This record gives sequence, structure tokens and C-alpha cells, in this order.
Amino acid sequence: MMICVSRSSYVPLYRQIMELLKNQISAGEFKGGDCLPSEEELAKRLSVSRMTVRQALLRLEHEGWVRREQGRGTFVGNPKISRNLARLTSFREDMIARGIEPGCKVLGVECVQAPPTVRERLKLERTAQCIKLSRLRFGDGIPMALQTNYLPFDRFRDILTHNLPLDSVYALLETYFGVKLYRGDQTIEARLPTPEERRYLGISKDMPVLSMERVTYQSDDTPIDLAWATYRSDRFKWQTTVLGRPSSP
Amino acid sequence: MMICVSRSSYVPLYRQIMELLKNQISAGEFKGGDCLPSEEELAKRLSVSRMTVRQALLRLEHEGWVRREQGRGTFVGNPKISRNLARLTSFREDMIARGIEPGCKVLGVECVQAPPTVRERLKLERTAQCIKLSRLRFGDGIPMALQTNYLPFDRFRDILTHNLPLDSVYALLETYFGVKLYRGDQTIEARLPTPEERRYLGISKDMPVLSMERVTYQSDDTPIDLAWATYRSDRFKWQTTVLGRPSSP
DNA sequence: CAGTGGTCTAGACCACGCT
DNA sequence: GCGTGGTCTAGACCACTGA
Repeated sequence: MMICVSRSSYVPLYRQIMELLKNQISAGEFKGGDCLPSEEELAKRLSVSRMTVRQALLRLEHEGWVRREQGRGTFVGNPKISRNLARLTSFREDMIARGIEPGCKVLGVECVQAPPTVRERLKLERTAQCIKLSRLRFGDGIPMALQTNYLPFDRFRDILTHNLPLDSVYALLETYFGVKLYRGDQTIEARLPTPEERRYLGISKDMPVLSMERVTYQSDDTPIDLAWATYRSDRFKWQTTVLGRPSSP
Repeated sequence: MMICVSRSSYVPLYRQIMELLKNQISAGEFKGGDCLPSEEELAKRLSVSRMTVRQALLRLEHEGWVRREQGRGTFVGNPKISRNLARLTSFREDMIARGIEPGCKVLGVECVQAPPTVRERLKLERTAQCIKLSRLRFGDGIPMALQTNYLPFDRFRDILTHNLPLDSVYALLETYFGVKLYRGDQTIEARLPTPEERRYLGISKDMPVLSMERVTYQSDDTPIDLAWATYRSDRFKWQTTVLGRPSSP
């Protein structure tokens, strides 16, 4: 039942232990509310030090898989937390996580002079150029959102020249360009749709929309991507799980 | 410049180190982008082991104060990240963080039979009773949101009998009742206001509102509070910072 | 009381970024 | 090669929970 860890693997031991426990939780060997083996017990079984087990458990807690209570033990948390924790996710990933089939239609991809707002958000020079990518996003075949991304042309010109898949910008940035996404600043508001949005989303003029702006940064605070997205309010609610205050543990 | 830590304090060393560094960052001794002293250097200066310093730095990274890069060092992050990181915050705290003067008018606080939706969200019995708290929230004196909270009557009856301050439910739960808030499940949507909302918020009938539902839980998954809030879309945007994927560090 | 997680040490070696 | 953070060990003692 308890599989071993490999010391020769290039994967750190604590990550192997995390995978092990995640798999057992996913497989239902530990259910929500169950108490995991103690740190000492796990360390003995896997022949690693307690501190290594501890690192694995702390990270699992951080990711929302388990909760730890001093003097009691480590308990399997509600599995839905780990899925919904507020993190940088693409539309595609969001839909998949909710069990909805994502779809994408590219309305246009081109190189443009960066408009002032875009320049400001992406910290670009006055003369800088941008890739502008417009997409209509579907959920189970129904239009759900209209989305426009701006990316600095200099770094990402391959998007225009190499015919790359455009159904997940984040996946593209990470896999093709090797960019590490560090954080995103999001703003969400309610407003009425523009005529263009009404046309694409197929909604009437008094149905409000959820409008999101997100600037994504890498770890050195360089802006990578500016996204504006407009969601149909009747088909889309913004769901997140947030954790409690770090100051009072 | 570098103050010492106290071994006799009941505050753990790593927390003292966190406070120390937070204070130095807040005071501007380290600015955004600066490189902090290395782990070894800090350990020597403070006469603690490197693992202790490490724990402090890891937690600071977790909270968004610094970022760490292998082979390079630990860098002070953008201070605004730590403020905006998606966490459980009350309306009051939100406003203060944005430099807006919060205000609160209690429209009513009473004990009611829990309606079905409330019962379902708070996992209550059919006969259970709830405290219903309705408030109008102001920002710089202007109505910004209409908010209704439901709390289980059994645990929190003191709210009705002890004339407690009601301008921050979270603060009340934490300080008076000693509840540890663990997580919140939020749903945000855009819709048109009800006549009652229009009246309280002073808006016209074609101005959309941001509508939020939040269920707050303690660490054992017991629901503590159900909040419904309606925000004026012209005065309120929902802002958060989210961090990148934990799976690819 | 025994058992749990929380803190802490004093080492060790490795992986990575830079020069 | 040097300095950084990343991983890991084998102990220690403390604080908390529950029987």
C-alpha cells in the first residue's frame, strides 16, 4: 500500500512524498477528514528524516490538501480547496476545473502600436509594439467570454511567425517561451456591455457583464501580459477560495 | 541597524526574524528590488541556525514580501503585493488598505429562522436559528455596499445580547469569540440591482452591481459565516493579486 | 500520560547564477 | 570557483490535545 521513495531520482524526496500522498488522497485511500499517519510514522516507513516529511506536509497544507493541528494530527482537507485556491489560471484551465469543455475562436492576432493604457500597464516605451490577440471563448460550445491579450512584441514575436497554438496563452508562455509566471494583478468589475461585446456574446443591452483586467508579471516584476476579458454574467460567476490571515496562525 | 532577537521570548525565533525584516522593509532600509543579506549572513548576525533564518524567509516569500532565486539571493518584492494578496479580508480592512475611510450603518440585527439557502450554506439543521445582520457600508461617506451576514445563533448569541461592535464581523469573530478563520469560498457575479438595493445604494435601475457571496470556514470545515454583499459598480472594483502556479517552481 | 505537531540546531552536500 | 538558495539528516526540547 505505501510505496517507497527513490533516493537516486533527481526529484527531491519531499516532492516524491507530496506526490505519494496526493495520489493516495485522490485515490480515496485517505478521505476528507481522515487523519494521515504522523510525521514520525511517515519518516520511519519511508526511511527519511522527520524534517523531510515535514516539508512535504507543510507544502501540502500550503496548497490546501491537508490541514495540520498541533497536538492532534494532519487531516485530509476538502479536495475542492486545492482546485479552487486563488492562483493564476487561464480560461482554459478554469473551464476544465469546472468540468466544462473549453473552446476558443481566434478573432485576430496582429502586431500593433501599443495604445497608451497598454503601454502604461506593460511598462513599454512610447514607440513599442505589441501583439494583440483577440479571442472568443466558449464553454460547452456556448460563447462565454470575449478576451483581448497584449504582449510585448520584442519578446514574443514567434507568436506571429511560428503559427503557435493560441488556446492557452499561459501554457504557451510557460512551455514555448519558458517564462515563469510569478503573479497577476486582477481587477474585476460589473458594467454594461459595448455593442461589439453584445454582438459576440449574443446578449441584450441590459444584461450586465463581468469585466476583468489582469496584468501578469514574472518574478523580477517585468509585465508579461495584459488581458482584458468580458464574461457573460448569466453563464459565468467568478469563484475562488481564499485562505485566512497569515498573521494569526 | 540590525536589532537582535530574544531567546527568552515566547515568540518563536523565526517570527521575530520575520518581524525584524518586515520592519526594515517597511522603514525603507531595504527597498523594492534590493537583495537581502544571505541566509548564512543573517544566521551569523543573529546567532541562530541557518534553518531558522530559512523558515523566516520562506514564510516571508509565502506572504509576498520577498522573492527568492536560487544562486542569486533573496530580493525585496513590490510592497503592494503583500497588501493585495488574495486573503480573507473584511470590507473594513479592504477600505483601509485602499486609503478609503470606512463607514458602517447597522440596518438591523436579529435572530431569525434560517432560510433554506442559508441552512444549506451553513450546514444547519432544519430548525436552526441564525443571527441576521444587515449593514450599509460607506467609503469616504458614500454608500458603497449593502451587506447581509448570517451566523449560527447557538455559537454567537452574544452578538445580540452584549452590544458588541458590528463594524467588522471578522475582527469580532477573531478577538471576542477566538475563532480562527481558515478559508472562504467566494462567488462574484454581475447583475442588476433589486429595488431595495437601488434605494439603499442610491443608484438607477440600469446600473449593474457586483454581487458577492462568501462562506467562511474554520479549519475543521465548519461554516462560520455566510455573507452576501452588493457593491456599486461605479465605486467599487474588486482587486486582488494572485501568485503563480505552485506546481512548477 | 502518551502522542502529536512546532521549533531549533549544526552540520552536510547539491544545483544554480555569475564572473 | 565562489556565493547563493535547495535539500537532507539525526538528533533535541517544547506546546498542545486527548484519554
